[in-house]
Amino acid sequence: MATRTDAPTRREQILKEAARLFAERGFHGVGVDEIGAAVGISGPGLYRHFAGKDAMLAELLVGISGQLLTGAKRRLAEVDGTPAEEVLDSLIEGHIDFALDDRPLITLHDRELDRLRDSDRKLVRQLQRQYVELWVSVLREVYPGLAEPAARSAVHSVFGLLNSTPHLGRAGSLPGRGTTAELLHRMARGAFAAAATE
Amino acid sequence: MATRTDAPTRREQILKEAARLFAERGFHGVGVDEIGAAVGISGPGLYRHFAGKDAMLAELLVGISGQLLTGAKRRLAEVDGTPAEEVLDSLIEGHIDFALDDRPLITLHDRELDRLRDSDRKLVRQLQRQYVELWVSVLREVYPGLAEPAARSAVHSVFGLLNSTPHLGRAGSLPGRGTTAELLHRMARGAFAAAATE
DNA sequence: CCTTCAGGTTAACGACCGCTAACCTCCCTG
DNA sequence: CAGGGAGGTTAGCGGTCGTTAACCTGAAGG
Repeated sequence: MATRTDAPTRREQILKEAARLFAERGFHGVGVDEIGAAVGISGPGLYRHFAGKDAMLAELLVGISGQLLTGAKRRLAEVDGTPAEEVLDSLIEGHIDFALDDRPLITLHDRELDRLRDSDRKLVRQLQRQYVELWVSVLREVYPGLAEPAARSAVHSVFGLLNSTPHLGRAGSLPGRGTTAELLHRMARGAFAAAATE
Repeated sequence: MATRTDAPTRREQILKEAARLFAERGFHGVGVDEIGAAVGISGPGLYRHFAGKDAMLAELLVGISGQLLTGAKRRLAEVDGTPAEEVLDSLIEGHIDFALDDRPLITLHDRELDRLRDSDRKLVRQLQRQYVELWVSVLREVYPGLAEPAARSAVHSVFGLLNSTPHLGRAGSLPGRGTTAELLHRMARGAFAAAATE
């Protein structure tokens, strides 16, 4: 799979802008006219690309959950055989990359889930659950003494920690992406270690 | 100040239900008729108690920020003179209590801020900033080596961790409030300690 | 050169929503 | 026992929003 140098398709433009707007003002707070204007076309023109506003949100959320899950699975396969600690580090690193690179998406991910149709919501929930369970099993390899309910809670809490990136000062005030990523990584590891300390 | 045993006023009922509904479906996703129905009156009856839907959200968000800040200040005064580590523990405990007892409010707190009028939003932001700075100064007493920008990032991230309670299984699946509180507390301390480890 | 079709446009419809107006009904109080 | 305000009610207005309908246009293809 080559890194894409193509110009983004119109669909992709729309999804990107819609994600940004949804994250900024909430799903119900954004009108289709605004989404259209953000990509240079006007309101109803969007319906040549999507069945409706709901469909855009659904595609975004399913995409996010799927991307997180398949990314994690890929990492798991890549580091197969290495110590569990390194696997956990790889998972953390992947999640941080996502949280830092796609802040609007990370925001949507745990905010607008309830606006989906039942079937889409079930799908997203299932993907999210698989992602969590994957973390839980790796975590319990690293800390065998950690009970499963506690491990699950710990994973959710660390997601909360890592997903806090949108709250870390807008753009310029951050101490640089690499520094922030390292800080988050250390804190996640520290939180997990503390969770495992009876 | 006696613990209140009075029946809640109508205003308080409304605010509580509005908070729950806003947290569930977002500010724009809830109609005034639903809020009214949730307290047994119908739609426009709310306007005897609030100037409008916006006013409810504003009162909720200002209330949350104020409550967090004054609670933290009170705790700081109570444990005055004790080691900084204990002060930090007290802050963490207070935040956890709030996050576990008022999950809808904690959700609103960092989700619907942008729906406020400019003046209200500025007020809430100011209260939030004071709260953060209070944590930052205590944290830097405990870990003098921690630079201020890193400390601020660490505080925001730990808020993300502690505010993850709404994502920890609905009601029955949790291992009990006390256990969860202890787990969160340990993880927060672990995350801070790791943040301070160069 | 004519056709077709992808990808736009504007107009407009129907539903919904926040809010106001007008009215009603207790209950407290002088 | 009058009366007045607190706290409801329903009807309805004005605006917004998602969506559809009808139409246009430029470029590709036989």
